[in-house]
Amino acid sequence: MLDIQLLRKDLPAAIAGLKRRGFAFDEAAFLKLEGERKSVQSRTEELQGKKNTLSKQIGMLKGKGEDASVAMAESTAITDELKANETKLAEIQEKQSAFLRVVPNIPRADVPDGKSEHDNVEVRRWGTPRKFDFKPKDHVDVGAGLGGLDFDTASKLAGARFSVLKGGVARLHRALAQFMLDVQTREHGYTEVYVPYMVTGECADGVSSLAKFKEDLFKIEGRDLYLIPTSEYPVTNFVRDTIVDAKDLPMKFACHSPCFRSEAGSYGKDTRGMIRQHQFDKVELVQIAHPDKSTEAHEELTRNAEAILQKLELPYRTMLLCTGDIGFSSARTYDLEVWLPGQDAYREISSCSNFEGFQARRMQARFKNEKGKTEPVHTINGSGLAIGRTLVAVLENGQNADGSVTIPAALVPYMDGVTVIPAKAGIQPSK
RNA sequence: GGAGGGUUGGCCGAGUGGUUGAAGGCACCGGUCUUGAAAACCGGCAGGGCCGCAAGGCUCUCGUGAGUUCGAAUCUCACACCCUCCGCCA
Repeated sequence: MLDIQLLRKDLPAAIAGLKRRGFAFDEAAFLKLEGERKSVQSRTEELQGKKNTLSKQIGMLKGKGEDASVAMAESTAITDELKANETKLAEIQEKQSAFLRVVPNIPRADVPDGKSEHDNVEVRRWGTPRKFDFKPKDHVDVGAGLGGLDFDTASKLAGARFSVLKGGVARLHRALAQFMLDVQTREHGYTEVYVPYMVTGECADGVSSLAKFKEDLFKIEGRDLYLIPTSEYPVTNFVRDTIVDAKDLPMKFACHSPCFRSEAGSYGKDTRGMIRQHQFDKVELVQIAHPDKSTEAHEELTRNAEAILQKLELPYRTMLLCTGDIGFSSARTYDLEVWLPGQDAYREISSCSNFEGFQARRMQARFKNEKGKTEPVHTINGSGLAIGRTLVAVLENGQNADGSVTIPAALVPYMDGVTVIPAKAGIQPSK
């Protein structure tokens, strides 16, 4: 949620900022609500004050055993008007809150203008895509060749956009999760956490807009619970409704969890393979930071995610998302894109965002600043990394002419010393 | 599934329908004392909203929502969550 003070103080600037990301802020509606709110609120509080004064008087009079009927009559007289005003005020505040909660964050000034992903800016690139002396296959064929990727069984079990992993590939999947968690906790100072894979609607609305994006989530029937689309949902909500000690900042958490996404609206997109699934695993990095340190924290977290790609020797590039491609809650986002030889393209494998105070205001997550005042914390998160896509990258980048896959050295200890997953005899790649 | 207990400020915990946003303690901050620290003592210290340049003022909030009342942390009802015991299951 945007800071309403900002809207009151400098509405044109906020509108201009939102316009950069293609959001048309309804200024007239906002001003109308604000005007109504002001007058109704002040009248309500005036009446409440009157009532309080009278009640105190009555208390005093009764305490002394005197007659209080005049004050009591006076108090009764304003009851109806008070109630009417209180009801009206609650309605207005409800409307205002609903209005504000679907307004996205304002991109920071240093976010490049743009309409779509094509306008994102490459800020750095690491590694050189390998030259193959044969035509590299995509992960679906590589996985089939290993006898380790089975989409037919998956669809029998749960339909499209699921996968079944077997043998060395399943093991590789597990190894990746362990490896990522170990790097983030041992080398980068994150605390490992395990969390519920469902959260309440309130928590979901704390990190994003439930009203806007609930079609993207799987909901538990008959209950106010949603399967998490990323562990950002539970982990960021650790600090919801709390005032954290400034000296406990930054808080750094790493969480391995499955992620569930309905992928509504992406029909026909990435239908082949395990690039876009209803269920995938991810190691998520979350930082709760002091506002003065959040830019730094965002850079650090992005580097922490990049470290995984480097250790796995996977070429990637870091993109600064443009205003048109940035997520609802984000003020600034880097995407990491890994090189996939099977697609001959860089594909997103991590998204690292600084939400500044946007989520914190939705969640009421605060700390006491130097002046002793409460202030929203800043929240930062990013994938470190998406495990399914990392698996895809390892299979495609590590494939050999004979159909086997070479395991990156950093992963070998996690594979019980296995350096190569051999091709399974007799299994033919799909056409 | 059955029975019972609970939900109060950063934390613990008291609370009679009436000047209670709420005793007391802990934690925290400031001060006195001390060579320094500790202890002791003194003082400060909830959050949200609104108005105000500020100082400050007003208002709301004792799980949530409704109700009774001139007035509710306190009474009534509904709901949520937590805990204990029994049963069942991993």
